[in-house]
Amino acid sequence: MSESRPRIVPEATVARLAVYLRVLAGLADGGRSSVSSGELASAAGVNPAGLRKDLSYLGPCGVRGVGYSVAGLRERLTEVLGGERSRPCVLVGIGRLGSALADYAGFASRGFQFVGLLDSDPRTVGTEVGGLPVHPAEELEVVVARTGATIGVITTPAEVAQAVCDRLVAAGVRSILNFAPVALTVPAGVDVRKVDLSVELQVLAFLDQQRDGSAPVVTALRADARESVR
Amino acid sequence: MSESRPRIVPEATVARLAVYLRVLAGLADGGRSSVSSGELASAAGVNPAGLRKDLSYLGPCGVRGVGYSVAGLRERLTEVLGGERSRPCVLVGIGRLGSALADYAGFASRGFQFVGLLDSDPRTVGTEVGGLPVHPAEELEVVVARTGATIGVITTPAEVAQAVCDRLVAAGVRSILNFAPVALTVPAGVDVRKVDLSVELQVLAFLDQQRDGSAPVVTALRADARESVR
DNA sequence: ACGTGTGAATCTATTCACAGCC
DNA sequence: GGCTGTGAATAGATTCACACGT
Repeated sequence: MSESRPRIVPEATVARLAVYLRVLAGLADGGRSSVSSGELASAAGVNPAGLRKDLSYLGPCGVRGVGYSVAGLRERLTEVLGGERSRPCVLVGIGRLGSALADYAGFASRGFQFVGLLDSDPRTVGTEVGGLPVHPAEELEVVVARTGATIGVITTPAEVAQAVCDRLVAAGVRSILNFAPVALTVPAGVDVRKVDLSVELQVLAFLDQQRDGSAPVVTALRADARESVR
Repeated sequence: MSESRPRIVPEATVARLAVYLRVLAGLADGGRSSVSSGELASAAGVNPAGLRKDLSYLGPCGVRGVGYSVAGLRERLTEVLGGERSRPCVLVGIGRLGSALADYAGFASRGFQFVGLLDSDPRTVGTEVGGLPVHPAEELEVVVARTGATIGVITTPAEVAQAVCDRLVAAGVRSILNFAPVALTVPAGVDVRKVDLSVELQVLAFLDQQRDGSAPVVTALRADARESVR
């Protein structure tokens, strides 16, 4: 049961709402009861005006001349991001990166929850990571069916990523987060999001090189994934 | 010594150039000598016209009516992204995520190279990850000085990330990739890029929720980190 | 007076469509 | 004929500036 009028929230805003939620949790722990956009923005590493616009997509949730109620805003963001319940999520490929992600399930950030871990290495299968047992890769379909997972995370080697993806989709998963360095092909209606850690480093290396004096090519350096510099 | 005229390359383009480079490496291994923008684009998961525009920032590098030379384009991209040499890079926090990244150094994608690993856990110090020994955190300044690293990657817990960042900056690091879920404060002239894995999952969960029928808030679903759906 | 909420302006990025060359 | 290279058009995100409520 959500009340306020349904507006359109840009994807870039959704990502920042998750950050605001985390900052608010910290403020609440510190006993704070209200915040201004300026303070919240600086803690989140964004521009205050941008933060206010982000929040405005959820309808008015602050008090003019005063600021935002920490508890109230936190509740509103949780409602919007998490929905009523966390969405069940399976993770395929429990290597180092997969394990790191599984641990994130511990402080289960709102919105998702790992309900199944899968791996093809017999030495990993049967162990526990982040409080969950690792199942053999063959059981992928069974685990997805049993848990009703609609989200899948792929942290396998690149060679098997497409095959895993196909099986996830066939099993009913509709949203995929892909950490393998390949472009996945999926049928329409399935949403794939990609994170490429090595590319992040290469971009940073490129920008670093640019400033080192002898820059062969010049970049437009824009505030993209860049944080506040004060 | 780089020849062609220096243009301005948008950051979003730089990220994709790294992807093209990886795809080209695969094509070269497969014995291919030329590719069309359409084929390359589909393998990279982007729009063909966008790919051509990306490449156009480097000056003409294809042959009209024919396509791109795999070897030639690969060389050009390597030159632009990697500069002449890979940039030295230290990694602080050798937990699961840090180890996963250190392994990436193995197939050292062009542009960067890990030259120092640091951790504060005595059980981790002294071990080897990805072929490199892990040094105690106290030696951070020494390692940065000795290796001449200008890039630092932070994969520590959030609580210590700002302190590590301050030490990196003081030691001379000018570009930082931050995986800790906090907004880092740095002096002007230092570039911080942030990757927040938990936020990626929360965004995916939100989008997934949107399509599940009862959507409390509607999103503008745009082609951002989304891959090709064919 | 203070700080939110938001239209307008700006800047960036993506997509289209076609001219130009092989 | 086919495919690159690119200006023009479109869409998206960020920032500004100020009106509005308390």
